[in-house]
Amino acid sequence: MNIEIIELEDGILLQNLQDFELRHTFDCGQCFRFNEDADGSFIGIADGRIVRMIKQGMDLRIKGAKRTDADFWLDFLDLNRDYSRIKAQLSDDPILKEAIRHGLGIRILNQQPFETLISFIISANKQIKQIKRCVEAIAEKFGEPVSFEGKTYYSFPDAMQLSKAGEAELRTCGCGYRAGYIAATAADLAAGRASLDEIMAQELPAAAKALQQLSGVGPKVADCILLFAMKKHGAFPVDVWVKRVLEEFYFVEYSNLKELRAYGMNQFGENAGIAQQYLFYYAREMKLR
DNA sequence: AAACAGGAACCAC
DNA sequence: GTGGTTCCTGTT
Repeated sequence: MNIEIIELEDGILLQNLQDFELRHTFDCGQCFRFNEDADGSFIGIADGRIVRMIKQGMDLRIKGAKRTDADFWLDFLDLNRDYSRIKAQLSDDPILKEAIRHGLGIRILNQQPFETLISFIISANKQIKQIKRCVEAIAEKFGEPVSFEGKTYYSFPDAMQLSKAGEAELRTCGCGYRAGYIAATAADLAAGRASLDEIMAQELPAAAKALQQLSGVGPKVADCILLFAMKKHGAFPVDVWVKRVLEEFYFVEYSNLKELRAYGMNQFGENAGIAQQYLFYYAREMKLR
């Protein structure tokens, strides 16, 4: 879509963005470290880079970003992909067409695999607000400080840094019974017994299987990592909201999670994960029960 | 007949 | 949501 990149005194400006809204993108359950301020801008940190994003019409101002970081942010926000085409394809489905109308500015982020892995292990049996609090606590305790706008923020630790944390210390971050899973998984990665780079290089089915070898990672969490950090858009995470939409609008009768996952992947194909995000956002807007 | 992989059900965390 | 255990079944 021909994005222009302009260097500003305090950041960069990305011009002429189609199919992109901050609120849609950061409020659809994929990301836990970007938060909206009173003025509608979003402040957050990814890969140790702290920024404030301000949407101005079709442009996005990223305060705090360097010119050399432009490619990183374009990729992080998945702005190089043509969502108009994807949305047009998905809109053959009337229910999806309606869902897309509600979350038309959603982008599937390309987040850091390790941070995404740990964040979604934490997500089991937790609300988004609680997950955010826990992730923040881990960053403060084990990450590196970064100052911005006169305040201090913290990067999310890498596997090596987090492997130095004990289960007990993780519990003080609010991880609860997930602390043991996180400690074990961080240790495996730090010791090289598993590699997220290698997993990411595999095809979706094999990558999903490999992720599930890690402690605390089952089918749902694996799908989230594949979709939100590994560009595997065919993954279809089934959580309670997606379950509700499928039952409410697709008349899927009582079925287990595995069947719902297969239904989604079959129904929506290679972009099932993107469809999942529109449906998730829609279900929450409709306050489905 | 005994051993075993793999899946469903159940419940603690 | 995942992990561990139990129980059950198809298979060798």
